[in-house]
Amino acid sequence: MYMATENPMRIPEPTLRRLPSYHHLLTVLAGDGVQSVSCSVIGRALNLDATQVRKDIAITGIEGKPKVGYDIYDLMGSIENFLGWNNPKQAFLVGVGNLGQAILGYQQFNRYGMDIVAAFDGDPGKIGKDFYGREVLPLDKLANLARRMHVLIGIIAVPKEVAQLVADQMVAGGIQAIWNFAPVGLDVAPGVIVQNEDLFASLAVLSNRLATATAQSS
Amino acid sequence: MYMATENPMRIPEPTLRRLPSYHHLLTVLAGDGVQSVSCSVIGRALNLDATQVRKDIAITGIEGKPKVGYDIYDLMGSIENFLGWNNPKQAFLVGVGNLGQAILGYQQFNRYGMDIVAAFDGDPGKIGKDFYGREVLPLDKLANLARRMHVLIGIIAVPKEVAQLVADQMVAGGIQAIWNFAPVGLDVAPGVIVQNEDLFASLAVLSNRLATATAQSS
DNA sequence: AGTCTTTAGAGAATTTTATATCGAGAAAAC
DNA sequence: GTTTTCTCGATATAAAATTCTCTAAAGACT
Repeated sequence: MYMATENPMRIPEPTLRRLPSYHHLLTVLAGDGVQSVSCSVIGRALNLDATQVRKDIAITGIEGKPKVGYDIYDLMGSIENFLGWNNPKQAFLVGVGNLGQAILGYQQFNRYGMDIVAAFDGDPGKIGKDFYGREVLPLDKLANLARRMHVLIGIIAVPKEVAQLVADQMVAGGIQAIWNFAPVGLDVAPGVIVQNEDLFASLAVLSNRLATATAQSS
Repeated sequence: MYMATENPMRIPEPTLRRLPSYHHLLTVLAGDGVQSVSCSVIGRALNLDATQVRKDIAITGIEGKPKVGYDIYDLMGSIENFLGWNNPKQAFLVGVGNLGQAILGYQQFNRYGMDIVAAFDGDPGKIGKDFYGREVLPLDKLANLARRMHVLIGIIAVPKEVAQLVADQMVAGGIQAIWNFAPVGLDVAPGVIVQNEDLFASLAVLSNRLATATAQSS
């Protein structure tokens, strides 16, 4: 088996997206007192092919036992370890409007690999206020702070009009990955990773699935 | 050419996710006074292969002219038409916390195929209040109203503890597609479409991209 | 007019991702 | 103790998505 931690092999994105859902299912099962779990069980619960589940799990480097499956805690640990949930990366969030607050309060992201260590906003009225334990700082302090604290992840939750401005600040501060919730494309220096959380894209998929489903039933 | 509107052909999901970004780019270009646009230009702007852009666009049914490309307004219209942005589907939103409010105010979804016609919440303190022009209704009216109004889309923006409950109400009301922002899997009747907006999955992808990028540069 | 460059469009080739098959091992049933 | 059943893990096949290649058409340039 190929140990995931010691090589730079490319992980299929679909696999990366599925792993958290496995983990989530496992926490539920573990809460029910389940001790071990098989790929077939996971597949059935999540409507996935068992072979696919097995391949995804194999990537995390764990070995299972025939007839039994995987020890549920070992498997959870393996996924956590593989996804880097053990040592969260620091992140800055910009924009504490509704969306920003939702992200801050969404769940303990720090248990899922990311620690939002500071929040920023351009609105003077919000500076100094406290949201979910983070004091809001003025945007113009972002670049300096990011550089001093070696923060690598920036989350953009501002209106699209100012998103590029915020992105520029982030890049100036040495941030290497931007999680962009604003519905605009960002122009950043080469090497900086931008991941767009595009609701319109999701909506397009949903609409299409609904349309084809209703078309078939009529 | 295969006219998209008159057949139930399966559209690749990646294509569906890319089309909105093309449209967005086109609005920007149109604002700059651009008259026609080629796949190469789009590809360069969005970091995509030109051939891929061309194939995506071809699915919407438009024809371009060699050397020129596509008329920018025709192309926008073609995408809008293909994605059904011309006749939005009605939707109910449940949960007007931070996330729900963010969705309500996110942008005019009704220009992108979905019209959020009502908002619901289980919290009596929120009932009757107005958010972005929608009065909040009590959750127990959802099923009846959905059935009466033939609403087919439900948006879940509640804490994960109550998400299943809300989903049940939606299914009871005849809703056929659920856009789930709660970080839980939902158990619904067969035939009901569930689209999970899984932030942890996105985060896993982002983390991995960052990790492999930093690993390579070190 | 003739040449050159750019581009759409169609199809082939490649890559990626998903599914199916098979053998071996481990527990449970008999 | 033997058989049955279930599951992992590896390999093979299939499907999906992306990229490449080629041709013809449209404009630009000489």
